[in-house]
Amino acid sequence: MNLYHLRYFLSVAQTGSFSQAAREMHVTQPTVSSGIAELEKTMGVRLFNRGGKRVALTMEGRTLVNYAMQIQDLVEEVEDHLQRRDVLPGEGFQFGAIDAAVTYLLPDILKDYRRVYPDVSLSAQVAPSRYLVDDLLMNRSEFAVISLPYDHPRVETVSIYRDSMPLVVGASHPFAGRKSATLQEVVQEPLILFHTDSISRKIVDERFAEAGVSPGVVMEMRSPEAMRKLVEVGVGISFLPMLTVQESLDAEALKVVDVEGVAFSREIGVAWRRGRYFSAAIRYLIEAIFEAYQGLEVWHKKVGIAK
Amino acid sequence: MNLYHLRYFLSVAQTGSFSQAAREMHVTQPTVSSGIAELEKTMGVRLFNRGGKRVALTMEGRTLVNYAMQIQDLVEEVEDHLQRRDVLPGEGFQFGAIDAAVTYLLPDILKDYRRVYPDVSLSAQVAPSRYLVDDLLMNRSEFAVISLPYDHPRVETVSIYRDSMPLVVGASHPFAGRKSATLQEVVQEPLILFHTDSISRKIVDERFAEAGVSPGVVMEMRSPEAMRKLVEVGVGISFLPMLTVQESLDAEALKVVDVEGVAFSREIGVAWRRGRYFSAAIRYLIEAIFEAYQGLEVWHKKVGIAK
DNA sequence: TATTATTTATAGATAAAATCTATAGGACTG
DNA sequence: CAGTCCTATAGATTTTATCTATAAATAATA
Repeated sequence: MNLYHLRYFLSVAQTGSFSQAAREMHVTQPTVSSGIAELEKTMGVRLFNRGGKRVALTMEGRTLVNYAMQIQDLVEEVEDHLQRRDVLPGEGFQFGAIDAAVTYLLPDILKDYRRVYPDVSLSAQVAPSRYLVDDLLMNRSEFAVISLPYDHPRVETVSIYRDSMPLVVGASHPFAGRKSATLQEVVQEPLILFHTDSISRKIVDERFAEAGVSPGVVMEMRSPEAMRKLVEVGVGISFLPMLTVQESLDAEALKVVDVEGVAFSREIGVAWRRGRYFSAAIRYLIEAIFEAYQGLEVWHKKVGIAK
Repeated sequence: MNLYHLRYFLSVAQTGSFSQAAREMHVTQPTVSSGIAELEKTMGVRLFNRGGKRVALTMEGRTLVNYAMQIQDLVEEVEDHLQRRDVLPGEGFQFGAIDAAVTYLLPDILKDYRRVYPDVSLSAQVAPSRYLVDDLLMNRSEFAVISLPYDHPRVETVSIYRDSMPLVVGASHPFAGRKSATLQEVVQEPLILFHTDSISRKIVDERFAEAGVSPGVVMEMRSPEAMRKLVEVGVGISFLPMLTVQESLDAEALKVVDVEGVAFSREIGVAWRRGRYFSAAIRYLIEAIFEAYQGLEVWHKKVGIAK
């Protein structure tokens, strides 16, 4: 059954004439005839009584009119809907974000977003970067805000924020009063580091490897918040993202100590599956992130500026 | 847009795979690919993000799923509906009937009919036969119960009832005590006859013409009920259908007088536009009429026995 | 890391359908 | 009874849908 045939049918029902319907639909009369004939065949009923000056709907025809109009309406509605890029109430999408991003970078942006797209329900998946990338590859998330660099042939990334990762110590730690320490001094201390599968850990490990020293790791974990607490109470010292420790620094529960000759930092960026398509509502959120921090131009270059 | 394409689309959305959907729909995978591509082109949006092991709906895709399912449901519903010959609530049809039929022949049948098809709303058009036939020719009525004979190349009729049309006189009329009267006597009396456009009148006129006499008409009208009243009060005498006067005879307000050598009667029958199609709900009513009176076999022969 | 299997896309051929032109055959109108 | 308007049908043509074969990309596996 072709949707055009339903259109012809409704037109015949309304005008009471095959010929007139044909003129209205801008096709020839035999087209309408065969369209109706085909409908009658597939439905197994007569839809019109022919013969008079005007054809007349049968009861079955009247039933079909009822349904055909509803179907027609739905088709028009969905076309309109999709053309206008409206969002169905209850419709939404999922994206991924690392803890630091969802806690410190995104709240204001998400708040604004809900004003623009109040009907879009957002689902943020919070996990370490590599799990978020899995979601991207499986098409389970539309995009993700992760730690960079992340090298994968089917994932593209654009940096939005450079976050320093200073050495932090508890307020009562011997280093607390000092301006700086050497790497050799640091590796003597009990270090609390991210798990080896994290990007931040990889960055730290690389710096240590470059310097030819190996750290005395006492604890590995995934939660920067937990690590911050442990450093505060003096279990060890750590390299933690500035975003995570800013409040503790303000409260003087932690102290930053420079490490001579070495700067630790990690970048945070937006990642997505290479070549994927972005719905308008999703693209809007991504671009809001780039606008709030940086990377809009790079993003445009990578996905094309076309809205 | 083809309805099959919507089917393919829903299957892909559900299985998350073009290939699997193709297997489910019993078509090849390129068929599904091009079907989706065509949908995406006409809608102007991407419906799936391809690439992973599974394809994933875009937001627009999810919107379309929503509508496509509704459309699908409606299509299935109407097919089911029509195949089962169900009747939509509020749906109905119109038929015609002469006064005598709707008053005396049809009430019980219509009552039964409402038990079988409670959702079908019936609209009975009551008028003289020739107007009812106009409705038939214009496809405004499905069928009509009219006076016979009615000769028209595009109308078929089957008799259901032979109604005698005796000479009736008021209880105080000179003829009232007599068993019979001659035609010569009758034409001397003031006659109240149907209008010349009625079939009953034609029958009466034919009998008079055959006998070579012409009646003394004092009044012509269309309503047998009014004529009955006029005869009762003695304005004149008349030939009236037995159906109409039975009650007055029982009440002895009227008397029947035989006319020597002549029998007046008219037939009542079902008429319909030649070659027309009858919906199940309509056919049922017509056949109930034939069963209650007569003519079922003739009807079957004329329209075919196929249910 | 290379190999194998599976996925979607594409090109070209084939089959199916929708549509058109021309015309026949009814049915209404004057 | 002719003229006009209607729907149905036959056959040609165009469009669309589908299929086969294959390429390109990706995921899983050795």
